[in-house]
Amino acid sequence: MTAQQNRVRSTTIHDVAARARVSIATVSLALRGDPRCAASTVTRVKEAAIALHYVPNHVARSLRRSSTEVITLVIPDIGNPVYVAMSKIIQRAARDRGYRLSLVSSDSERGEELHAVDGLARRQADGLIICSLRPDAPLLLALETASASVCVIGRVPEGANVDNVRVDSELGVALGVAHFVASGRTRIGFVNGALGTVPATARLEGFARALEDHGLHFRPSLVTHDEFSLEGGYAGADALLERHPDLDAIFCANDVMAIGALRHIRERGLRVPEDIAVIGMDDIAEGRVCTPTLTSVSLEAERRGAIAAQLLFERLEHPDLPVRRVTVQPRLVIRESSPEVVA
Amino acid sequence: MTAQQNRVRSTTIHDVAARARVSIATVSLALRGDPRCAASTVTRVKEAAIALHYVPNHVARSLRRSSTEVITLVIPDIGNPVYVAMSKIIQRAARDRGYRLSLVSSDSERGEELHAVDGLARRQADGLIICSLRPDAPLLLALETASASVCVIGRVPEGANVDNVRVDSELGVALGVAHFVASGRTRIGFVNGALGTVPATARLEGFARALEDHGLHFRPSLVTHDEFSLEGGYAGADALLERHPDLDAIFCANDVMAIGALRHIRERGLRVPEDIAVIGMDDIAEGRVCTPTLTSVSLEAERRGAIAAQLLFERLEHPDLPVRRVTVQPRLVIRESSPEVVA
DNA sequence: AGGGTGTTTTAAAACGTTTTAAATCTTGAC
DNA sequence: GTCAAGATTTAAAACGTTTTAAAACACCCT
Repeated sequence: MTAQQNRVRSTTIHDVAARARVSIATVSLALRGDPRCAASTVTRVKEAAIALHYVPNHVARSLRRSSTEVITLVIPDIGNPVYVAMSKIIQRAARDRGYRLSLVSSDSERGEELHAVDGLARRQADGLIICSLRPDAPLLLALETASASVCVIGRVPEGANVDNVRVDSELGVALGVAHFVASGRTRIGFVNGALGTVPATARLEGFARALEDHGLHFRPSLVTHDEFSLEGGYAGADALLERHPDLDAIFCANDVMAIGALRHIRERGLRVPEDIAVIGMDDIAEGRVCTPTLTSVSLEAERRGAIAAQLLFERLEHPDLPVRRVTVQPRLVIRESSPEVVA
Repeated sequence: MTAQQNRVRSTTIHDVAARARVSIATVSLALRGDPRCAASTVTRVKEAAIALHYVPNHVARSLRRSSTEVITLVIPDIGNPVYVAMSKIIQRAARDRGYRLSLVSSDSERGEELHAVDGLARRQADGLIICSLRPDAPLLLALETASASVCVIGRVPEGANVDNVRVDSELGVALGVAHFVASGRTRIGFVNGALGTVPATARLEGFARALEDHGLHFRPSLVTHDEFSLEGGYAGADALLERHPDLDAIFCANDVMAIGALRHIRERGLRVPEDIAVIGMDDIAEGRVCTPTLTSVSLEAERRGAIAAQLLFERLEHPDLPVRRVTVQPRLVIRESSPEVVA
């Protein structure tokens, strides 16, 4: 059982050139199948490369070409299945175009996000897709002045100078509330995500407006704010039901929170959907298998991911394109936690 | 709304040198706080760097130093919370040492795994931690002859020439079976993972032996094999209960499968744990909040991740260390799906 | 033999750093 | 003033590629 291979000067293009009795320029051309290279030399060079186990140094190539063929994706929380689904789509899109994906879970740490943006200036990646819960001024400034292509998933202020794909989440909340009302529920609470995040703000706005639209009175006490997590949903439902034990419906700002809320409701001895109907947002796979299965407003995460990738690669090819903004429509998926039947 | 910033030659160390009226060597030294540099020049250089928004080109630095300060982590499935937990630990360990983590979800595609290993030869990363379900001969060969530090999480053949951290999963299965038996269950089935994977093989081995140890008869029909996924667990439980409707306990090869199995059992109209007790493996967070909460054999994923990082960084510093192997002990966590009470 | 035309090959520059060894400055002692 | 010893700065090489412009070669035609 010996030690692993020693750190030894690895074989370079020069070694291959020497063995094939040819210049390094020729090796470079031959290995990349340049048509200017004679067929006979190509095979000779390739043989030499194989014999020497030559692998091109990607760092050197990146330096020379000033392109890394890597793109970075920053998501808020790798523990949330909706971002995992989004990542998978983007990873595939990247691979199809010959790029590698570098995935960063910011866990809502500002530093991580900014560091990823700096990565562009450091030339560690050719482009960046970022999904941030709090795209505040410093981050936006960094994104707008970034030295390479950027695409933001999620809402950015009007006039922000970056490509952007967003979803009409106010409408999403409205779909859910309308469904509650249609099935006879009118005492509706809202378990919202962390105060101060952009999605939570939009969803709250949508919730208040949706209530009013149905002639229901909106009060702040109908809303709780907590982390966009299982625990956050659990705690939010608890707080809400302490204040309003008579609720017959709860809307949650995402599915992960909704699953936490389901759990709390059950622990309280209440039944879903008989006593309380529940709707989440994101339509994650887990919602299709929890008990009861979860009604959810799909925010089309995969589609947003695919579009973001599309926008990013277009900009990579044409850096001078005007800034673009795409908005996706949400979609209600009804399952057991909020049946259609009118009570 | 104008186009994003044009691709323009970015500012380099030469620009800073010119502005600070000093050589590029001095800039390099000054910015990295080399003590040979006079304090006055350091401030002058730093001012110039800030004024010009200078950011060092990490690719050039990597080329020169032949070290990227990146490590790669390959996991089988980013959709499985246990690997997410593992990733987070390793990401933190990397960051604490000034390294970035490049996360790859192989989704059990051989190509992805090999490509990550090649990344070492291409000098895209300084080290690699890989968690593979099928560490077969070509992959192992690639790992053993890799041109940089490697650590494998999971079992590798005896005598394999790589650092390795593993868990005694046979013992893990035995803990679960013993618990079933102690609470009076003897008709025990096994929902196993994909046939041909190393973990599934080890767990099957452990299951058969554990049954025999308790005087129970092992038959192949007591076992189903399917993907290590929610759907796999669902289908596995279905197949198992078709064959043996009288089972009073099911052991699942991981928690994600166990949650799928729970769902199937419930859909069959059976109660957990009254009719059938269930145990999973991995002790993921979801198991603490599903219904019923899930008894599980913890395989100490976080700890294995931390140890793997430790081993990797040690080898990064001392490439000539002998090969090391660490084995972690599993631990049974009892929850609602298999109560202690004797029936 | 000379010249033109393609086809292949190559020398050399470039990418942006770090590092080494040497050059240049200071300073204080004589 | 000169010198030695530190302290500071710098020129140049190196890292391993790609790319450009020019050189070399081969071939055919007068």
